[in-house]
Amino acid sequence: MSHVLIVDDERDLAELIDFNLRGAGFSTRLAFTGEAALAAAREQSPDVVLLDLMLPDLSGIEVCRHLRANSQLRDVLIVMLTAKSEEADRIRGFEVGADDYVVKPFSVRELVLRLKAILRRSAAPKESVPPLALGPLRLDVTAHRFYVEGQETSLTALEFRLMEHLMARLGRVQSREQLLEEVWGLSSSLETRTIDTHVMRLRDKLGNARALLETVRGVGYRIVDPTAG
Amino acid sequence: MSHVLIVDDERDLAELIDFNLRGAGFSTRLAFTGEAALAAAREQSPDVVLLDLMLPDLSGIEVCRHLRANSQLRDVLIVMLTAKSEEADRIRGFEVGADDYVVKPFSVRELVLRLKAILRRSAAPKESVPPLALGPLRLDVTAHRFYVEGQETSLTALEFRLMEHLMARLGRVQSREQLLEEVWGLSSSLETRTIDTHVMRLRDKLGNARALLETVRGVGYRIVDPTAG
DNA sequence: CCCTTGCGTGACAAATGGGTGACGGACGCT
DNA sequence: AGCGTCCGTCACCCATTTGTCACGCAAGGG
Repeated sequence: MSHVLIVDDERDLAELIDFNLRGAGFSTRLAFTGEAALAAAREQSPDVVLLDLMLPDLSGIEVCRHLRANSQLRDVLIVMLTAKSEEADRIRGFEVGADDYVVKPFSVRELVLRLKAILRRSAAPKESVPPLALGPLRLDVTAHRFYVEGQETSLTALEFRLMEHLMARLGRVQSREQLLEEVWGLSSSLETRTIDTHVMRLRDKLGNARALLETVRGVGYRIVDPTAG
Repeated sequence: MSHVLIVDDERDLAELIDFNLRGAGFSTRLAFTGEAALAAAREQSPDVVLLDLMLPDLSGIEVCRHLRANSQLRDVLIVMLTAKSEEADRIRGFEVGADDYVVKPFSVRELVLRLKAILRRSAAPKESVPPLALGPLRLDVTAHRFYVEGQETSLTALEFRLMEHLMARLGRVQSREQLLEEVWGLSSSLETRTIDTHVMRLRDKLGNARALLETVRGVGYRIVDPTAG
């Protein structure tokens, strides 16, 4: 998913956040000082910086300013964390360009939701996605429906993701490793055979169109283009 | 877009809001006192008044009362800004007819979202948007009424918002996170199961039409289009 | 033609997600 | 103050989903 740089000098809190964000599927990195934060940000430009206002060396506001001044990092999303609802700090936080603001104490759940919300908003405003159509197959991401030869076919959430991934990469072989990483999220190390099982289940549901989901022995799987020779 | 009159005696905050609302496409005007606010309102009747409760001369509540008493301005939307502690003020704010309130400290994003939401809500009746009708369901946003098979069914405020959100997105799956963010407002962090409970309550009230509110396991909820194949 | 390796498949247990009833706190009304 | 309503949370239970395994077939190389 997205990469989050957590900047807070209270290690306990930082690690708590870290643990929870990882659990929510983010990749993370910690920094306990402003300098370390800037270094880390330069090194692997994160998608979001979670920035505590009170830091031992630079203040969060200064860190913010530095980030905004760096052309590489200008567009990073910044979420400020502050201990109290200190009006003045908050205002300065927005002035230097924080994208959102979370007041401590906050629930981790809320923090995660805010992060996801802010990321979603900054991403493409994809209200609805045109369905992927392909020969007898049609996959409607928005409605989360799947049709084979015009007949709706129910897929589980995982099957749907797998099918979407394959259809979006029409004709290209996807290795097991790729699929594990991109469909499953790689978080849990799975037996590779798991994929085979799910491909089989998907084929069952494809019925007559099962031939479209090809095995490439020793490599992976792909959806073939029915219109191509 | 819409014209907003910002009334707050803390100039820094007022200007911060001003800056951000302009960024969000609103036209704005500032007033730092209650008198100035009333004058500005009379002069160029705004669509929304963002009204701080604590003002040097008149209180926000008095300003509100004056606005409501003026036949020209009676229908202006009023959003109160209150500090968290002033619970009692909040209540009085609604009593005199504020349309929404935002508790300080608020994130500017939240404020903008609230403004847009309230404008959308109020824009609907003027354009005489027909009620959302859908098979046996009819939801009249203007009158805030809901009918199942022609029979009026009372929904709580929250249920109404949830139903409206789902019906307005006919056929599209809405994830729990989306619902939390857009129906609940994500200002408060909620257990995810809260949504399930409310969906269940909604279904109860749908009676025979309960099947129209579908669960998409592992994904979210959607209203099905009864006219679609 | 045989052997090796990769894959398909059916079975199964564990994990997950969601429906539901109950509870209690907060709020608003009288 | 007393009462009813609304809403968030919880615990329990069930159905479905999902990961894993074992078995056997099929493909491909020698």
